[in-house]
Amino acid sequence: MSTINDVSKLAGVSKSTVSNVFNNTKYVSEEITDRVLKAAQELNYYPNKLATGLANKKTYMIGLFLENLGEFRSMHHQIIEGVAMKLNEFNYNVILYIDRDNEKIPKGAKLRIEPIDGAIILDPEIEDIRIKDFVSSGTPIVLVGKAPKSYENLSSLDVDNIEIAYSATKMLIQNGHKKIAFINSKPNLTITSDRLKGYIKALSENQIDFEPSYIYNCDNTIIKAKKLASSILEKGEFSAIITESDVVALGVYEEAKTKGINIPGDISVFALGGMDYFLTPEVSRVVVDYKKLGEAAAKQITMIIDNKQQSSNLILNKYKIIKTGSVGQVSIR
Amino acid sequence: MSTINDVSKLAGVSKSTVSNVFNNTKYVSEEITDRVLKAAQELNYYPNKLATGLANKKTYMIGLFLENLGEFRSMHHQIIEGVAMKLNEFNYNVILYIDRDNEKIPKGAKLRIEPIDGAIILDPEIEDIRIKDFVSSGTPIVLVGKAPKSYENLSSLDVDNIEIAYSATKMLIQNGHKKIAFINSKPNLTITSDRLKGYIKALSENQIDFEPSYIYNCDNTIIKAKKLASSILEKGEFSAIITESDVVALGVYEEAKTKGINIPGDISVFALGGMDYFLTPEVSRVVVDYKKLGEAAAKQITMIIDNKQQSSNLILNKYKIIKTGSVGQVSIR
DNA sequence: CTGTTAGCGCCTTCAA
DNA sequence: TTGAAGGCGCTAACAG
Repeated sequence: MSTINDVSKLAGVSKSTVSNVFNNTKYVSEEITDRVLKAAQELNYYPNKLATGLANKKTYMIGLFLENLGEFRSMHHQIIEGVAMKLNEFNYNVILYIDRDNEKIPKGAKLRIEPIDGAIILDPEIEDIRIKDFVSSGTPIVLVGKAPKSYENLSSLDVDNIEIAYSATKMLIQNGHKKIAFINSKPNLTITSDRLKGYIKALSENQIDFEPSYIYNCDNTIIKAKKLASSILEKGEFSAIITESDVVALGVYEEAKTKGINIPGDISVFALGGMDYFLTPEVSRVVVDYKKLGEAAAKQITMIIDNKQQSSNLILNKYKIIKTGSVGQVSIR
Repeated sequence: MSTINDVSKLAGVSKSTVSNVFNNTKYVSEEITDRVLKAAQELNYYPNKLATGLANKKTYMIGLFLENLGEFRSMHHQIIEGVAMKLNEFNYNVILYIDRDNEKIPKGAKLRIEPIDGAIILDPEIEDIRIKDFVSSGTPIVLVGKAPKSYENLSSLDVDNIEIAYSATKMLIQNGHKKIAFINSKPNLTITSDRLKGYIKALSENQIDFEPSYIYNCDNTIIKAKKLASSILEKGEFSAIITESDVVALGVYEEAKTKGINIPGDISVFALGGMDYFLTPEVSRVVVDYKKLGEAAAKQITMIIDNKQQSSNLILNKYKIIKTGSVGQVSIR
């Protein structure tokens, strides 16, 4: 590993000149520039980022913090991908911190973390230690996912779940459906109540009464989904079902098959998430571009760092409603 | 941000004493230790890793390099997860470098890379610039995936594709299958020839002649898969098909349905990869634990860094053959 | 057992 | 336009 000193000696100039050449920070005559560059090449020299960071108090490193991988794995992965690629583009490095099962940043905590220029935190929690630390140290933060009220002043980024549920419901209504069962996600999650809001909004906009008994909650396992689907299908009063995910939709499909109920002939199905392309008929669904969300987060944090932007709460609408053979038209009679 | 100096002043001791307290590097009396700790707490002090790294020439940062996400997305994601979690456990940080579409580490190249203690490189290529750079700078490397011959001296880690294909084929043979079509991956890939080796090994071990015309190659798209499946199924001479992935299996399923061919009644199907759980009947397949592979890579690189281990070429056998309803028994008559 | 000193590699005034 | 000196925050001899 050669240093700036080696280069300056070989080139017969001073350290600062070498520095200036590499950073374009002051004019250096062409001749000397050449000499420096040649020397650098010969020595395979490149600036040590650590030392630079120390001197500049800027590290070009961003921490990406996540935990509880597993439940929403695919979503997280897409976000990681988006963040990393975008940040690399901006010449920032991404340091990945994945906390195992709820341990959060453990005991050693801060001891482990590099001085980073900024942090992107996924699915922040109320009373999040990580956030507290960064706030107190003045590190810029961007929150991705439902941000707790207590952190409303911080920059955040999320998908518009109200809008998504609204669009899905509306699409069904436009196809003539009025009695729409909704297997929503687990209660008490922000996402769950947001989805419900969207569902209700679409109904009321179309003068359809909201019937609370049409709402179910499911934990995103096939077993629970099948159980719910069974009782919903037995009632026989619905023309469509919205499910919280493709996994739940699968449960509905299987129960329907068992009961000889035809999709979409007897009932239409829409999944609020997932990336399934295996069900037959292919299930209608919403596809959210989480990679884009990650990219937006990356951009956001760099803007804040560069003071080009104040903190803000963005709601992204990067999604697509995909209507396939699982949704039929209800004949009007 | 308070520094070691602030702490030493407040505690009324010298810098080195503070350093010693934080690193357990020399005995410090309990009284002074207490004073230092208290002062540190009051100032919310913690060591600046950058400075430490500069002084120690050890950064506790590992670079994880990948590219061409997309084709094998899920596999990559699992590896990332395994690497990050394991490395975090060992108190190393992971810096993620994702190169967009084949650009590799671009122009700025090394300028962008922090001084890292080691590198984990996924799917290295022949003449890989990244590897060259790290070798020349003496940075420890672990290769994950099929390592080019030119880098045989480096540490590497891979899944045993020969073994996997062998096990799958053997399982089919044990179920009475003898005429087994094999839709392999793209030719000229190491993985493709390895899988073929495993297939052949299982056949010859069971005194079944290898018939080259049973072998097909597919590029892992549904369209191509369907085309191949169509001609394979029309021949009607096979009792089983091995596919390179679940996507290809899906193609086979769909063609079979179209043609009124029953799985597993008329033909059995086995997928050499994928994580599908949607096909009906569920497809028999091999599940590789790529997260474990990532964890192993993480462990490997730390061992090399700590000089606890020389470079080595590991073949992991973390996989499971899952036999489901898509494979039937061939009656002996 | 504790403090002093000299770097680690780089950047940045400030003079020349 | 170029160079010398000091400092970023920390560690590691070496004294005391």
